[in-house]
Amino acid sequence: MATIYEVSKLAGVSLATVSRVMNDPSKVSEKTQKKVLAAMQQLDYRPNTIAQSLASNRSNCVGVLVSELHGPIFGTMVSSIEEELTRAGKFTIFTAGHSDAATERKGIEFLAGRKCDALILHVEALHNEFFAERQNRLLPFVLLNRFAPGLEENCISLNNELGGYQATRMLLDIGHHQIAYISGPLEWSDAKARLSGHQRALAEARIEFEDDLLVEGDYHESGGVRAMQRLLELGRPITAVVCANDEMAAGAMEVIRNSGRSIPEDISVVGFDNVRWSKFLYPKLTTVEYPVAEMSRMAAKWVLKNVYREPQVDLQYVFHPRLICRASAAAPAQGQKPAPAQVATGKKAGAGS
Amino acid sequence: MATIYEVSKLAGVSLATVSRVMNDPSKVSEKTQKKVLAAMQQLDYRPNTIAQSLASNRSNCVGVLVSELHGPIFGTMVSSIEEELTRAGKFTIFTAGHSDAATERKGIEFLAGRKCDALILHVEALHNEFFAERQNRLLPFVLLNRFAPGLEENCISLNNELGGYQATRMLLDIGHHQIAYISGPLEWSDAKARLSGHQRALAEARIEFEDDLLVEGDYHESGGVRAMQRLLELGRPITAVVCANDEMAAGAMEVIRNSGRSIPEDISVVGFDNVRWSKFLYPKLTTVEYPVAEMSRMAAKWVLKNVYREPQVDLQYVFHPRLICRASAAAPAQGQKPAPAQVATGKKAGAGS
DNA sequence: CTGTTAGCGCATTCAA
DNA sequence: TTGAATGCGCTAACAG
Repeated sequence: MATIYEVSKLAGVSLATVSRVMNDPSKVSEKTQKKVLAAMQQLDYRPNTIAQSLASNRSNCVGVLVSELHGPIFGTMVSSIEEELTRAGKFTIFTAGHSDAATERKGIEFLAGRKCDALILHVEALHNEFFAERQNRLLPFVLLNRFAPGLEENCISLNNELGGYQATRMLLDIGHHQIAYISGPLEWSDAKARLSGHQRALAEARIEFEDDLLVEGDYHESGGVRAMQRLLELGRPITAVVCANDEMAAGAMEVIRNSGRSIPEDISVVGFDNVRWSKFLYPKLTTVEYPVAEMSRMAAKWVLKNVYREPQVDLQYVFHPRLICRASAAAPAQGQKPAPAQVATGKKAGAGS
Repeated sequence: MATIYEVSKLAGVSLATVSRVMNDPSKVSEKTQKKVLAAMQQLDYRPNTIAQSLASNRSNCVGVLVSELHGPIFGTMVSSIEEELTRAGKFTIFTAGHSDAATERKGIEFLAGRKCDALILHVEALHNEFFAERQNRLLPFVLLNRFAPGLEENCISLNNELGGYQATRMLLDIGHHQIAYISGPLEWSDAKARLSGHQRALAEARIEFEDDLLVEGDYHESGGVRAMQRLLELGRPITAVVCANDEMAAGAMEVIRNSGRSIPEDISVVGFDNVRWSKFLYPKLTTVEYPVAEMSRMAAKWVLKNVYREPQVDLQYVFHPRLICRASAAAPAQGQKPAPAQVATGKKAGAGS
């Protein structure tokens, strides 16, 4: 590989001049610029980004830590971020945290070691305090999908509580009274928030929340299966179930179908996330949209604005979920309102926002 | 951030010694080693990987280019590779090629510029010649999901032809005669191979391949929808359709259902890839497994063996697909064999391998 | 506008 | 076993 030195020799200029045509061409006369460019071409010169980083102490590179590198949610995160950053001419380095505190720490260190200019972090295990302590010591960072009091300006988050509310509120509106809930792991704040949205909707409708009708799941399909089985074994006249994510909803739907019941005639199902394949389910899943792509792009923009000083970006810190009405939820058989879910809720469900 | 220089001062040794305890501790006496380690701890020292790369001309880092960073196939690639490499203590840098030749080239240059030790490439637009020409000029590379004559040792590929054969062969075995085929973009070799497997199975059964029953799709759900619509408009007594990937199968299934037909009673559907959500479809999709995870891990192992010289790794270059029988395919209504697809084909379909 | 010079943080000779 | 010296390829003052 040709180096900047060889280029300078061939072009008959100094090494600094070559560097200038790459970083600030305005400081070089057109003529020498052409000579240098020609020499670069001829030698098929590519700058060594490693050396650039070392010398400039910037890497034009932002580090991204996500829990996993695959799956509909994380996949969307990763590719949305990359897209936005690439468009701005920045590079991206990804690493996985696997929802484990030690791994997450190591990931952050890895990224810091690679001299990233900024960090976009989707962590699940590390606590808010970890970041509060490091707010000034660590390189610039945004927390994606987290709301940390005191760090509001570093957080891009979703109003999960509202999402939970929207789902249950819609079911109540179309006449359901016996609504079960399959939650995510309740030690996680998003799972907690979605559940309390559900509870708020119930309270508002003066329906008592019953512990029996809540099963804690794990955000996985298998967890949805187990949870739904437990729910059916209860023998209660459940007419609807809201699942804290689509993955578990897929599991729940299968159990419901296998039990001889039909969806939504016997039991309505509502999911959360609106992952890509949720509309491939049968019936198509009614769910609450988690706008991962926009939020991820916003995290990238945060970096563009705060680190690379791009002026014309408007930041939004908190995002709102949105109910997507499809076919898996409808009025209960004995319900008063004959209107299908799609119509009945289109207007009302948004009221909470 | 503390540097190696500060550590050496605090430990009262030379800079070279500190470097040694990191890279080859056996060359340093236990005593000084302890001193250095203590100093590192005290200063919370982390080596600057950028500087390490520049000085050593290795980065312990492998570059990965995939078409997209999201989706069930690429997501699996990305995370399997990262997992395998991380386990071996190597780092991974990802970038996306977006099935575009120019972008793919830029991606490769980016990775090369970051001084990766090796490249794992899933390219779709760049031709075999590109790599043949660069075999010795480029840093070590493996092509994932491609078979390039002359570069066999650099390719990890799937026998796509066999997969296409398996799907159609199974349908023939259970009594189908009118089998439609929705292919991928036929300029791509994997799409071509899957199709010719289908054709081979037909030929073997002495059934003439009819152009009418072939529709070229685009590997997307929407393409599956369009293709299936065209197929139904033909008005032919089709009893089965094989789709060149699960994505299109999802689209096809929806069209079939909307037309008032049922699956598999009226039309059997077979997919290809066995993506995670294919079993969430209703009925669960019978499909051909593309073992992405294993193949991706194998690509990582290729690098471990050929670049990092890990001895005990056995390489496999060509992988075989496998038919996964679920519920979307069964004997046709007027078929002779009453046995369900699961049973009838469990033994026979594998014959081709 | 251009060239000279001095590092960036580390690995790696070569001597000692 | 250790230390001193050199350079990886480039950027960034500082002069000119």
